[in-house]
Amino acid sequence: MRKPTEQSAERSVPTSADVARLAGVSRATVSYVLNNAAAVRISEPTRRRVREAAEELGYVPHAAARSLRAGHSRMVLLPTAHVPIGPLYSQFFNELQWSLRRLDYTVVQYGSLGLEADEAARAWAELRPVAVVSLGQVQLTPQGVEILKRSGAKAVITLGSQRVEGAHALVMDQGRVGRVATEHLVEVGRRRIGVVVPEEPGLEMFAEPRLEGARQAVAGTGATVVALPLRYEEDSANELAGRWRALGLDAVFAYNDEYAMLLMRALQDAGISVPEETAVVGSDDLLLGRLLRPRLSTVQIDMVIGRHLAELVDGAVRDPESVPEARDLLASRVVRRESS
Amino acid sequence: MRKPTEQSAERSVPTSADVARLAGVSRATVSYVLNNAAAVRISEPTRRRVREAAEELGYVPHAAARSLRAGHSRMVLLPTAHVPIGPLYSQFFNELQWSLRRLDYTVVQYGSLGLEADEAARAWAELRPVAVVSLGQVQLTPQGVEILKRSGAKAVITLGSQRVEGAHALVMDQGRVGRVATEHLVEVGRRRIGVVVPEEPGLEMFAEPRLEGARQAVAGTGATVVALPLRYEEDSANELAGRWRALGLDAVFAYNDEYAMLLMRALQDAGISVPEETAVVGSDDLLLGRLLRPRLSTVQIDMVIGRHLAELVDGAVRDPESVPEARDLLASRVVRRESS
DNA sequence: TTGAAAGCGCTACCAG
DNA sequence: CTGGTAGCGCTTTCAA
Repeated sequence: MRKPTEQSAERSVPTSADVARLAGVSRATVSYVLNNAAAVRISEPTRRRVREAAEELGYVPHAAARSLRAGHSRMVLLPTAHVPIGPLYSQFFNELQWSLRRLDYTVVQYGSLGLEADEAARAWAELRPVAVVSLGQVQLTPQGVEILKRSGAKAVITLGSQRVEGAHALVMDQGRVGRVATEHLVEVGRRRIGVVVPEEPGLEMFAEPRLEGARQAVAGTGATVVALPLRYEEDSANELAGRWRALGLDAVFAYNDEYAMLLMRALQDAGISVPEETAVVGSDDLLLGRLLRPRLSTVQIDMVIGRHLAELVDGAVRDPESVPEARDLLASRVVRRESS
Repeated sequence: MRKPTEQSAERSVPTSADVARLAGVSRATVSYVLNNAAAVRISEPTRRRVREAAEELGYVPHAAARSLRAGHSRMVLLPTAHVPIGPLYSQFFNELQWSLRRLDYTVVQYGSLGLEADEAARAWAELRPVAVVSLGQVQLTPQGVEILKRSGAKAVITLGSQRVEGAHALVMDQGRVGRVATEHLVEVGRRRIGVVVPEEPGLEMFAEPRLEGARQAVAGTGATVVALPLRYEEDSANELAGRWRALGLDAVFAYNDEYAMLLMRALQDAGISVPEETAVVGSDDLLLGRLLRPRLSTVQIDMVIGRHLAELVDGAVRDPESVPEARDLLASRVVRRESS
């Protein structure tokens, strides 16, 4: 029906005034029609003319102008740095975004790699988001939270394991992952337990609490924990496997399934039998771990449901006081297979 | 130095007028100082007063107001739907974002899962991005491109393998991945070649061109290609392995390393020897693939450098005509290990 | 060297 | 039922 307008030429972008002019009405009327304003009754013919004019011009409202006028936006900002790997996060992320959009928020991820904490907070604040949900990839400081709140953010929610003053903390207790894994190893009779600490940047926020959780798990049991720095490379794993017997370990919680697979292979190549000589436990319950021989024991993590979090965000936006301060969002349990 | 202002209370967000008032100057002066306006000389004492006032109030400029006034933004919008899987994308993404920020763009990922093509384009257009870089997760239509351009986007760049009218296409030739894998299999003497097509949503845009590339590779060689739908689940793989001999295949390009690992295990469990009876090739050159026995052959993909793409985006923004229309951004080559 | 004021696109109040 | 208009926060021209 639309005739191909040959004038893709650099025409300026249409505004509601253009629509009004074309439809022969005022800008106010255009606004009413396009926003389905309930408080005002516009005749059907007028509505049609307005809609047609908007369509004709390819009119799209200007979000900045709108939220400037409104005095608030419905943008939820998710800072990201290192794109988190693994299906766990992917699914969580998708769910969260989808659910927030259903609640009529605009979800925007802000790539913040390489920004310092407060610098980042300021950059986010410029966009005047109504809420910021930090997955813990970019460290937030109390000052950063203050900046965001001062700039109008109703809710600043951190999902990391570290609590930040002023922010709503929805604690994902990573420590728990390390704890249950280690408890399991102690239960099956292991005493000298290694805990892999990845050397890759961006993982400290998970790795440190997991190590700490492992330490808690052995407290009073007589078992001991040894931190094992490891890069996600064959060389690094082989090097570690090479001095394994010197370390005198009989079990290892390998951070996650991927590191576990890497390390397990290196151990086997070094002639160390799994699980007889050394038990191995990963986490995340990846499909690939089930394919190994021996099958990899793992910690299954129930990530918080995205929808649930979306509702929490919405609640916090509507009434910042309404959100419970801390809340554990990670249920973790060991799935014992053959490697432990 | 700053005394802890106890009044975190719901004070309205500070504007440049507040800063001006506190500093005892006009709003204009504030703007000059904070933007380091070169055209105007402001006395050093005044500058200090302004800066201190801004600091004191925790003033952060309002991006919407600014770009409304300026008539343009420096926002680059990256639509995302399914978070891309694998380290390949992660690294690319991070590089791109980092490089664009260095060029003074604000990079924003817009979660678009579940939005229809034109609906999505309209949503993006509301933000008036200066450029849109689509990684092909959300299908763009010519109309969508038109909407974006009309709303002021200087550059609409697609990285998918499908070309979209009106957009700058930076083709990532996924077909090539399938082609080199299949050529390799033909070279080593295989004739009946299966090509895994994942059934998971969001992967069609990679899977289809790869299958097509495989078809091209066998043309005229006497070898044949069979599409093999597969879900990323053990059951699905076992089911496929169960009818493997009936299919009469002597090789398979398994989409990527993860699917390859899954399928290879299922084949081995079904008593089909790799590579003797069936050769297996994946892609992405994951570390985990090297840990298998037999070691997994794979297609190594050199993803375009993020920095390179960032410069292309910048070029397109400055002069939309300057960008070469199509350009191949995927160099792929087979890494032969033991599974083929 | 600084200030006054216009205006970006939009919505909501108030008149007609 | 529709139109005029003020004003959101910011930058920039023009005057002082």
